[in-house]
Amino acid sequence: MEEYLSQLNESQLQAVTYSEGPSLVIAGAGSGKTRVLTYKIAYLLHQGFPPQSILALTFTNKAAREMKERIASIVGEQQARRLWMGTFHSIFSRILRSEASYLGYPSAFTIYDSADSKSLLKSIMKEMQLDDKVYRIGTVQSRISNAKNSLITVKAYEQSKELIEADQHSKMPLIAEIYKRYQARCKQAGAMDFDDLLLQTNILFRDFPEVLEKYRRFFRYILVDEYQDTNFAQHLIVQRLSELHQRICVVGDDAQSIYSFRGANIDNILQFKNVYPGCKIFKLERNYRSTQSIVNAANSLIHKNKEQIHKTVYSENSVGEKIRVISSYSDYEEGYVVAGKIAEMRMAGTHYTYSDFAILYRTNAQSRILEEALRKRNIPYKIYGGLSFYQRKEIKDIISYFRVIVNPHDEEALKRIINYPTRGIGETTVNKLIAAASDNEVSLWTVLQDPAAYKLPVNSGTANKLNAFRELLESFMLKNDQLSVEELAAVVVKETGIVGSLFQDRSVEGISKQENLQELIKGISEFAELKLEEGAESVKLADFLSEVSLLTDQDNDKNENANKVTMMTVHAAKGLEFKNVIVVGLEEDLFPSLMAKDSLRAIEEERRLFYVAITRAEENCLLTYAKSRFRNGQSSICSPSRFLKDIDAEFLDIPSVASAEDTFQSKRAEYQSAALSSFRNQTKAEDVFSSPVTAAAQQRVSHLTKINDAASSGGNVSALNSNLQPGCRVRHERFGEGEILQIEGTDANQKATVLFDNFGQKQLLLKFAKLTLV
DNA sequence: TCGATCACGATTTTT
DNA sequence: TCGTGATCGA
Repeated sequence: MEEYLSQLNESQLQAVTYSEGPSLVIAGAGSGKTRVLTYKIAYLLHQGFPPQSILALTFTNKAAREMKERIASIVGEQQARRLWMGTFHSIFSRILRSEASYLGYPSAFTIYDSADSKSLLKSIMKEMQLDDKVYRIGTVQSRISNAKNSLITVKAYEQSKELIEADQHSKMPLIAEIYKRYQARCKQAGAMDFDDLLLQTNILFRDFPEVLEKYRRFFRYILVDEYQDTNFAQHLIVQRLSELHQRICVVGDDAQSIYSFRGANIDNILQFKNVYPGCKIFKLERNYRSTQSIVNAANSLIHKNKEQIHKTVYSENSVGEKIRVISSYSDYEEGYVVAGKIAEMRMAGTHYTYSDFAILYRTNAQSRILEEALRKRNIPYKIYGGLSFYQRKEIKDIISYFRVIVNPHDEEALKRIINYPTRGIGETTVNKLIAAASDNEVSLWTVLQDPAAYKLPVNSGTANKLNAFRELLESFMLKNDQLSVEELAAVVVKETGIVGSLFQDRSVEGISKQENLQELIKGISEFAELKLEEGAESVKLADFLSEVSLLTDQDNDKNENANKVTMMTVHAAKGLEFKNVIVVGLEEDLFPSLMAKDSLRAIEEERRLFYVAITRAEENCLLTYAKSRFRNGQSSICSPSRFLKDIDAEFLDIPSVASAEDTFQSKRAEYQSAALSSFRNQTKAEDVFSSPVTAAAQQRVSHLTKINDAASSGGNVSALNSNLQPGCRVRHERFGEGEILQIEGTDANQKATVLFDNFGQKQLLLKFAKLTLV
């Protein structure tokens, strides 16, 4: 143990070895937070705490798994396995399952993901005949979610003047009613949504002191990672569990709080010392990850925020390169520049491999164009995020069968499969089923079991179809007891006819669906194998489902260490590090997001998000922005992000146009072919920039003017172009700047040969090409 | 009830 | 641009 402790610096050591009372560890970016947490757990084990008495809560499955592995390497697999370590959601769903009877839920309750709850909300709103343009589904969902995260139950919501008034003010007075029905339907379906996992845990601990008492005694030490991202529900669970013994250690960095949209409350960490009087505060301020330039640049940025715990993050690594800022004319060009930079940096005699690079963006939508650019340059990449494997249609459909087998009252799953594959049970029948079920306050499945008793108004043909469907499901349920999970899965896909219908489809998508299906079955048997290895006596379908619903894409990553460039949102990058980080799309209304515009708090969160992005970098950080970008199907003009001005200029490096030209000179041929294909997609809008980009110009918001669509003012175009001559420098919306080499032809057929800085030589018909003189 | 076609609308981040 | 939702005809 001593040997391990000697690897820690002074403040890390203090944080690790203090276990007498509550403690708060403020861990700056890259300060060895995970190391402190893992060593602290190892230390506690060494002190004699049995592993099962330690509760360690993380934010993502990935973080939990990695920490577990690191602890295992210190104290051994046997001990590490018995720790209670996982995400809030997974740990408390586990507890809820074993205590479900207290709350009137089945222990095999379903977990509704946000798509499920959205769909349920939609159907409730339809039944209430609410206009979905007034009651925007996303707004309704987040309203209810926020209420739950603040532990406001349906009753409390109805009684809250404030909330009711706010709803009336926003023309949605019936949110309380939606919430009420939603909750009732979830209960009826034996389902909890993500927020319920925390809310119901709180209800459990509030209403059943003996249960709380049991877990209080059970968990003798509690650790929480990423505490700045906890919401009120999470905070209160932790507080309740630690109230008596006060052995709690939370780790976090207020500068990295980026989840307030999900109810995370930065006050939890800011107020920690008031909630736990006598708590010790440790600050980890030495950054081991990044160069001084990066740390200093990030510091200068984050200091622009008002709300924060004071700390001085510093680095004793080398000074390193300044942060480079690169501008492009369009999002297309941004893609090529990024791809080019990666290729260049990899070739530059350095030791970099593709996996040393990460491209980070604000929104998933930005990934497409970057993906295309990397592909054209044959740069291998992997994209995180987007829709996960388990959210794909074909996978969700099959999982829905499993869900119904385990919990037939699961309304959302039942609705998905009742007519998949099509068996002649259409929307009308389903609506009748729903109506009958809610009139009698039972689940759809209950109605299905005895349609006559609930006066389901269907003709005999439909009744037969429903009956056949019910019998099919019942046969599966019977087999669930006899067969292993993977055997059952095979039976389901075969007997429902899913296999048959999927394998007829020879289209590209059809084949990919088949592959996904096989992947799923393989995943199930691997899961079963793993559980048996871990000593489980038998593996039930319910076991698989309970894990799957909390799994995300990043969790089933197979080729983790493949040599590929990583692409992900900034949110997804939290907690990770890369030698080289490229943050793209640094434009107003994108980063910071348009949504954040009118609130200081929101802007500060965006700034923290940017801080997170920069501090992922170990050696080099590159920031790019485009001056025009495709949004909503048309190109729009963008100005550079205000955040660029928030970084002290001394840490920034803005290359001149000329050096950019050198960079790409040798690669022109490739750019040419790339440019050719993007030429096909050329847009109509023409952007004109007032002045060449200089460092100074980049420091302020550039003044951009827009000229009318050239197609609708064709006459003007030739007039505009008549003074174009060889030798002129021109600018093109997509290809950026270049020099005219040659002009040939007359009038409508006039052609210009232009050598673009970043896209090589191109011939353009002046009739279409909207060129402007620089 | 189902499939195809068309129009429209919306776009932040995720356990 | 893309995907979803509504509408229509069979």
